[in-house]
Amino acid sequence: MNWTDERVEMLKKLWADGLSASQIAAQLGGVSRNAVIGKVHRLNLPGRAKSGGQTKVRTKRPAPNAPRSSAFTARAASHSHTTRSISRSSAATALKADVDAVAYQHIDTRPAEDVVVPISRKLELVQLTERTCKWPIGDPLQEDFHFCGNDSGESNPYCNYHSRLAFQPSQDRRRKG
DNA sequence: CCCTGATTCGC
DNA sequence: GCGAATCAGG
Repeated sequence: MNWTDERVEMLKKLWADGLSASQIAAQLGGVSRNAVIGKVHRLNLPGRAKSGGQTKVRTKRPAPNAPRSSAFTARAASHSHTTRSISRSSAATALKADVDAVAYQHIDTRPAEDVVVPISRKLELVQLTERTCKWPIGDPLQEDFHFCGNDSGESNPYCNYHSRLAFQPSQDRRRKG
């Protein structure tokens, strides 16, 4: 798989939307998350801001364990803080911020109508694990749908279902016929 | 252990 | 330029 203009554009879009590298890799298909991250850096796209993220890499790292060679070249790491405003039209925002904000507001108020469906949680099969939600492979309104198992009412960022709206007891939302 | 992004460097 | 291996951290 090579980086066509189309794929690069998709990468840029998804990255700017705040999708994780693995999510983007799955969306694009045929590439690993490492490939995505590597490409992001090569494109000089802004890295993830520290907030909410997890990285805190030093300016340089002392060459892992000299896994390949003892030579090491310093590489400037430019970090720019990205200020993203909460936008309802952003799928990523729906995934990240809205999980913290909007989703909780919907615990037992309005249904999903007002909630943006995050394309970002359309996981590919390879990404589904014990920990990830399997919806929408199943129908959330049916008995046989698969979800993350969280019925505590808390939204779960790893869950296709819970990441877009708070869980409601099945008897309350069970579809009629 | 799950995940995240960052970095290095052989190819 | 690409991305696996690796690191560092939540």
